[in-house]
Amino acid sequence: LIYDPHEIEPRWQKVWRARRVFEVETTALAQDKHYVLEMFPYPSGFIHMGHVRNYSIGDVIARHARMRGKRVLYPMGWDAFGLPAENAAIDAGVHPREWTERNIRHMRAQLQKLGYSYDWRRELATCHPEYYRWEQKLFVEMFERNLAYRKGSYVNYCTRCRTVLANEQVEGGTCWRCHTQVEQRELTQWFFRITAYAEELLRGLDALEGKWPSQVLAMQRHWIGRSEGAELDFALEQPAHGQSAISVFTTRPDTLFGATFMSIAPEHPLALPLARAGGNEAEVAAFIQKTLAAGRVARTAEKAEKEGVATGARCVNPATGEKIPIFVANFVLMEYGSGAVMAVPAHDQRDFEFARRYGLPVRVVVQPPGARLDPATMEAAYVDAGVMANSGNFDGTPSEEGKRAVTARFGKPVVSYRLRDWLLSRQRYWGAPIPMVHCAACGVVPARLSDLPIRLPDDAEIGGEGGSPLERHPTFAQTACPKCGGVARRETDTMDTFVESSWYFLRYVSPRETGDMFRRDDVDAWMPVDQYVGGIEHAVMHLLYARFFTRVLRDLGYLKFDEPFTRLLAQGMVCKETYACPEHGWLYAKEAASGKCPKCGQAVVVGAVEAMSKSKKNGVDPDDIVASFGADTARLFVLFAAPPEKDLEWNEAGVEGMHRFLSRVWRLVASAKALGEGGAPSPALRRKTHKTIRRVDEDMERFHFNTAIAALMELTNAVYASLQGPSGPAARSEIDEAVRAIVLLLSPFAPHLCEELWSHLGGEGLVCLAPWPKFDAELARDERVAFVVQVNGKLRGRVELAADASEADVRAAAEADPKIAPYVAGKQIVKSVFVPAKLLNLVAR
RNA sequence: GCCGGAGUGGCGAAACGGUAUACGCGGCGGACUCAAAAUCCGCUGGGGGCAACCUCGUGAGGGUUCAAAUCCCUCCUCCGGCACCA
Repeated sequence: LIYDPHEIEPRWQKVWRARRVFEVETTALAQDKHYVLEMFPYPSGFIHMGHVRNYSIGDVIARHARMRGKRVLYPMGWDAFGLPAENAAIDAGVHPREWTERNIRHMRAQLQKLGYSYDWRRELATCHPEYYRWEQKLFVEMFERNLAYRKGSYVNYCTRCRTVLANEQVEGGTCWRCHTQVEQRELTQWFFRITAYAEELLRGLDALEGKWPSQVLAMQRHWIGRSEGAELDFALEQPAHGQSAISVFTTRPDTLFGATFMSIAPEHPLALPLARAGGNEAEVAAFIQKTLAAGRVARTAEKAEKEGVATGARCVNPATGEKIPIFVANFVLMEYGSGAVMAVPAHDQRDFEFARRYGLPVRVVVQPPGARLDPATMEAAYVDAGVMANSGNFDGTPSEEGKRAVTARFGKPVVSYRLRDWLLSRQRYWGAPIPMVHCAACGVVPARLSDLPIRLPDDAEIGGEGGSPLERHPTFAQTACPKCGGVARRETDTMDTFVESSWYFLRYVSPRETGDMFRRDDVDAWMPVDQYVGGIEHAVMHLLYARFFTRVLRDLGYLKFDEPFTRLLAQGMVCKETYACPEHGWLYAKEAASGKCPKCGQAVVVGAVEAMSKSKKNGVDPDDIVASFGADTARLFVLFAAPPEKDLEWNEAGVEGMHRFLSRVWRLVASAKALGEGGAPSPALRRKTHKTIRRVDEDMERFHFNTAIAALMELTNAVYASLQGPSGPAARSEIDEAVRAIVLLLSPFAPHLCEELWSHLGGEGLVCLAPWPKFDAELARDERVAFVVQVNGKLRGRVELAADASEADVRAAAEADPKIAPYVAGKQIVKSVFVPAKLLNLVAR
């Protein structure tokens, strides 16, 4: 009988489902709970290998925890709002709801074929009003707490997606979805006040040290971007725009005496008024227009020239009393600090370049230790610490100390963050409506809670020009003001889809609750998530937003904890070699198989190993792998080929190897069953069995699934060897013990095969609920050990002795060993280092 | 430029300061077979030697240590993130 996954797998999937083995309920005592969660997928149409890897890792963790006696919450759902659905409507004329639901049906079937142990009763889709109504309620509560607000500002705009974007969704100046260059537009939009939590979100990262990947922590720290500095006011020579001073933020107050001019952002509200007062309005206006038109990307590109125009106005350096010119400069950003910087060319590279270009004075006010800088000959700004000079009373003060002293004398200490508020409104259809009403008399008013959900109408006209689909809808916006009852207009923007993913992990604990976002006792019992698994691409998007929402919900009284995800595992990408034709671009592996481009016959070029993607045509369809090898092989391969956090290179031969291994296990069980009673006792096999259990335990603890599988391969090889020893097979009981251990330990990785083999072995119940095996330390212990003997740190031989042999025993054996003896003969042993049951190092002189 | 990570056989990779290369892939050889596939067994870092064995070897160079792939310093290369953030 041959291993046939196609017969085995659907059969056991049916059994699991019928016996409801993966369904869990909330119980009062939660100490054995384990909440395992994977980042839920966007229902794009098909599962890809990245999903298979992500969910195979999660499933191993969930199944292992279950066998260890934990009550495991392991849910799955759909991040169902988003632009691709809307684009499908435009391209193919399907309604986004229909497109999304069709995709969910297909992808759910794909996941079920892979045998993941989800509690499917908890499945949710964020596009359902039963889901997003709670998000709308939360939005209203955040509005009432001033955590959601509307403001006009320059915002990121993607012309292709025809909507605004949050800063986190701009990657290298391009849209995170379509990678179109992002424009800056001045628009009034909705924001979440995530900056109110900047300090807490930053400090919270310390507690995640060692539990989250250091890379994610570093990325979030950098994204929040805390800088300590000073706020300093520079009085204006002539008041402008009702202001008598310009405020700047600096991290180098110690260089204040060297500020020889000021630079302000083109968007700065004082830019034009100052130019008017300074008599250079026309030139400044033209410069502002040109700079804004160029766009933020061009303006802030790496090699962009620093450019500016003098306003003609001046302000007073508070330290020197000098009147210094005010420039509008392209490199100054309105969003950071106060949009104005004191320019210290001697000690800031940007100011230095600007000063050299426009012939502005350079004054050295910090001298490096043991050197004297001359402004005339400097080729770059000196940005490091030193001793203050040309700074009046402060001369001779170390610059670090000077920071505090100058701040105290001329300004006040200020902490600035790079993090900006989360722009969450979107001018698109397929999202949750923002539950707000615009009333001519009352202003912006939240919808009544009793009116929620504000349903997304099905009959909007998607696509077309001008404004969002909801804005063009004939009736959606028509409403009465919840406050005064007068005629009012609904907000027609929808929410960023990252809003849905910021709390879905909370909804899983009570997915059918109709009275609130979730039940408090469910949340108290299950949250926080014990193990989160997902891609690193969400390091500063989803993972930061979810931490923010958790704190908001805590402050609104819903939750009692700060961090949603106790541990995070960020899995690497699934990659594969690419192929291309010099003329026709990327080719599928099948097209490239002949070595010639099917279109033009030119030789195929083999490219780098890159993440699987549609555009590079190097994807492998999980359906194909399941169809040819079965789900267990697919799962085992993605777990074995690399440790989870590293990128994995797809290798067809490696997949076959995994299938070969599973077949080997299959045949091993058949051979073991066919074995007669009796046989020669083999303590070595027992030892190997118990050692393997111990090794797999350690590997599971650290998520080293690749080495856990390797250990099981070794044990499998050892059982094969013990079946055909020179003195006949080992004792049946010992072989049985080893084989049962293999089936149990392998079951989280290859659950279908192991379920089948477990039943063949007459195992009790289902293997997925069987107790995880325990090793016997006594049986795992080696009786005799080959001690490594080193002389002066070099391996010179091995001596086999009892494992508990003393240092003196090993040394005596070593000195008597013909291979080792010559290295110590005639020398004095000045030191001897002994590691019990392992090694002896003799230092001979 | 700054931050994070990684450089180990032909390839994917292993080794919580202690036998470098486990396990898998590929390759070579053998058994089984009329033959092939499948399967099973063995070998497989470089150099030297008939051999036992010797010697070199974890990106480069230094250091700490009885002992370094592992810890420290300097540098090189690659990957990821951020990037005119004052």
